[in-house]
Formats: sequence, structure tokens, C-alpha cells
Amino acid sequence: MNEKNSQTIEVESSLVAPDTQMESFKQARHNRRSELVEDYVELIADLLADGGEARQVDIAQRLGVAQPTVAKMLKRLIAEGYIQQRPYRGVFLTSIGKELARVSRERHQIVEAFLCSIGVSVETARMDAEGIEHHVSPETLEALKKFTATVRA
Amino acid sequence: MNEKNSQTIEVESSLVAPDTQMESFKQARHNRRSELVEDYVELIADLLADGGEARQVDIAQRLGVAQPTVAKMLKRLIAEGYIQQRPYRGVFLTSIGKELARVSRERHQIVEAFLCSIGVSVETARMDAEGIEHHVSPETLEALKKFTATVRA
DNA sequence: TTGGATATATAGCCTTTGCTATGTTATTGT
DNA sequence: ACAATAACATAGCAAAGGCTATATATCCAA
Repeated sequence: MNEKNSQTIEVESSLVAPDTQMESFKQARHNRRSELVEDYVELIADLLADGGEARQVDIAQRLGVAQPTVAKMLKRLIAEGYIQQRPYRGVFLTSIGKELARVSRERHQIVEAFLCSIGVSVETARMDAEGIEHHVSPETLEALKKFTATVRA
Repeated sequence: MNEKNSQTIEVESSLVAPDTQMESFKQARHNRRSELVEDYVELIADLLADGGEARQVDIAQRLGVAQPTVAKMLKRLIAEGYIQQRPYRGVFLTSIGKELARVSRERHQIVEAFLCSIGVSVETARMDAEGIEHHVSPETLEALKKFTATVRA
């Protein structure tokens, strides 16, 4: 007997099934865990391409965190096989690191280009893309790419 | 004298300014911290609208987490003034909770509707929207809304 | 009205991602 | 060559967000 004190028939129609919704939330949590790795690898690739070096201090400055935070994270990236380290000359990417960087970078650029294509300012596009990119599935990425290409044509 | 052993002039052109990039990362980290609150409040609103009750077990099931995890989070939501609690009858939203739920829900729906409008399947749209919504700025939201309206017309 | 099922609370633990403070070790300019 | 600077390492702490195990409180049906 609930607040509606009406029939006992099911009226739970406007919500998706619990399991379906749970999957979405689990996926979002999972994505959140991979975000940092992708951010680091992508940033390292950019620094290497641009200046030839990716040192802890540079990474820390660009991410806006302290150097020991970077040091700890780099250990994880080394353990997971994404990067290698040369003492006092920064880090560089392994082959799987390069591959992850390539994929992340491409996705990032597609998202950012898309946002610009619908009229978002470049500054906002950059800010939002940094957060959005990690939650874009391959299917959505493909749709964004196609759309942007259409607009540009 | 670096790997390029060329002039000392600045060639760091393809990267944005460190401070600018840092701001994007900081914004993304900040958004990540508010995600959970928004997820909870939005879900609670949905449960209340749909079944009249939002109990810990329901929330836990839909989020895919354990009940004590929900209990801890609800304490935070109470402390922050978003919800109130009636023993053994679940939680309900305060006025600021309702407002946050309204905003989150609207943003969620705009993102999901937009994804569908560019040809993403409803299942994928639901999954991706759950992650993307928290990283969409007001400016981008407005652009998405406008675009979706155009397509539908 | 009472006993079993259900809902909530609490304790204690883990991991991740931050921080500060403080060594230690290369690099480099003079 | 060597001292100053810069880069890196490490220790120790905190907060957030998970978990399991277990106790307690409420509800409801027989």
C-alpha cells in the first residue's frame, strides 16, 4: 500500500530496466578508471612530438598536479608497459604506449573538431573535449566523425 | 642541445600553452568529483517520480554498487543538503536537490537525444550519455540542444 | 503479535589519486 | 672541476569511493 493507494499493477514504465541502467553506470565507472592513463599517455606523446622530451616537471605543469603525483603515476604506466624511463631524460613511449596515444589523440581531435563544427568556441571545445573524449564509444565516435565531415564539406 | 641540434628558437607551436591545458585538466578533474552527486540525485528523482520511493537497496541495485556504499554516499548528500531521510521509507529530495536533479536530468536527456539524432543507437546513446553528460558545459549544451531541434524539425 | 524477511547502520579494510616535506642524484655554467 | 640548480625519488598523510561481514531495526503476514 503505497502513496498512490491504487491498484498493484506495475507502473514502473518510465525507467529503464535496473540491469540496463546498472550497465551504463558500471561502464561510466570503468571509463573513469582509464581516463588518467589515457591523459598521461596522450600528453606524453604530445610533449615528445613537440619538444623531444617529456619530463616529470613538464607533465606535472601541464596536468596541474605536483611532481610526486606524476612520479607515482609514471610507475604505474611503466608497470603496465606503456612507457619506459631514461634517468634524467624523461620518459618515452613503448609500442603499445604509442598505439594508445594514437587512438586517444585521434578520438580527442574528433570530439574537439565536432564541437567546433556545431558552433562551440575553440576554448570551450578544448575544455569539454578533455572530459568528454573518455566516454565516447566507437559507435558514437564514428557518428561524430561522419557528422563533422559532412558539415565541413 | 637537444636531439634536433638546431637553433634555440621556440618550436613549441603545436601545443597549447601549459596554463591553458592545465585549466582543461583541472576542469575535468573537478567535473569528475561532482559526477557521483549528480548521478545519485538524478537517480533518486527518477525513482521517486516513478515508484514513489527511493530506498538504499533500489539505488544500490541501479547503480550496481553495494548497499553500504550507498549508505555512505547518502550521508554526504544529506550533509550537503540535497536529500532528507525518513527511516525505512527511503530518501527524498530537498528543494536544492530537486533543482540539481532537474538540471542534471535535462542535460542528460539533451545529450542522449542528440546522440540519437546523429544516428547512434538508443542503447549506445544511453551508455555514452551517462558518462558524457557531466562534462558538457552550458555553451556546448546549448549548441547540442539547438542542433537536435534543427534535425527533428 | 510475533517471527521471518527486509532495510538500514556500522566497523574495518582496500585502492586510487592527490598532497607536502624532504632527501638524493644528474646536469651544467663558470 | 665543482658548486648551484634542476630533476627525480621516497616517505607519510588524507580523502574519496569501493568492498565484506555483521549487527540492528522495522515491517508485514500468518
